[in-house]
Amino acid sequence: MEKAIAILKKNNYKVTKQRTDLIEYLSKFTVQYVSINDIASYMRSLYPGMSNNTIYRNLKEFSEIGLVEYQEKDKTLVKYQCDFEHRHHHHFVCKNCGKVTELRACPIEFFTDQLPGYTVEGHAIEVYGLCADCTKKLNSK
Amino acid sequence: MEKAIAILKKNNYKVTKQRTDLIEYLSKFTVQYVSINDIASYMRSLYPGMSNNTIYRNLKEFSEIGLVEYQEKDKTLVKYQCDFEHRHHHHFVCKNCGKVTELRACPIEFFTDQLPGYTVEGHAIEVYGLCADCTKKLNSK
DNA sequence: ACCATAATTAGTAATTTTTACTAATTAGTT
DNA sequence: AACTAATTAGTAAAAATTACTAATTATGGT
Repeated sequence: MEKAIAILKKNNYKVTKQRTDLIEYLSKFTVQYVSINDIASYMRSLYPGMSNNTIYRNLKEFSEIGLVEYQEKDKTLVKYQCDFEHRHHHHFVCKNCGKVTELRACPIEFFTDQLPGYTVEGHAIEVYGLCADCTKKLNSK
Repeated sequence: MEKAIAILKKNNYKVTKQRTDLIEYLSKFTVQYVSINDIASYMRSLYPGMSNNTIYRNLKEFSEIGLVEYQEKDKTLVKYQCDFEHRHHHHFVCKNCGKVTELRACPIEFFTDQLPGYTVEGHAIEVYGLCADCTKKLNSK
């Protein structure tokens, strides 16, 4: 939490009550995505008149400074960034329970080798299916 | 084109005028994405009262049978499937000119090795940046 | 501690994107 | 040619996102 605040400051964002509470709520979701809708509901339970503007803008800004990330396949879902050090990695998302498993390392060189002269600015990788628990459960039926 | 029609039939979809014209239009976009909006405009120039229903449903069905694919990062963009044989591959998308470059092969084993017991059902990979042409152009300025 | 000010937010609305539903039409089959 | 199930048009609503302005607030300097 203090770390997140520090990141806000480092990026010249003001530390408002709204942002603090938003971060606190988001920090529960390191292993699973929340919908922007749920976020809005929760935030409006604290700040009844909170505008979409505020919610969308903050999520967007948070994602830019690495506090938050959007799910690749469904941009209405968001999760807290597991590690602020920006160690680059990707995710496996379980379609059944929604659990997120971090994947180690990243095979981007696999692709950049095929792109001579190109400027590779970024990439999106997401693997999905059933986690080990759900695989076991669903197979034993 | 005949190939696409064959795929429609194989999947028990009826071959309607609307679908034929939609496929014909989409087939221009093998190397670049079109927005669903542009598709709708074009289709409505042929069928003035064509409903969203028809457009969205057909695109969704086409993507299910592999005629079409959505852009990972922006689901309002769509392109014609380059190869119907379903040879699995991924894309590089140029942010400047929109050109799509096919990437050979796929490093999914890189990840599945890290996921023992998991059921990996699919994955999304997209690399973006500037293509060689745009890199050259923008650097020479 | 106060002030100035630039950033942030609330409040309101509009726009964009997507989905829903039903009656009418149509492609494919017998 | 008739039957039937799929498809479409037409209409509407829901969901998601963006826009704009005035009011409020956090922060840095005095």
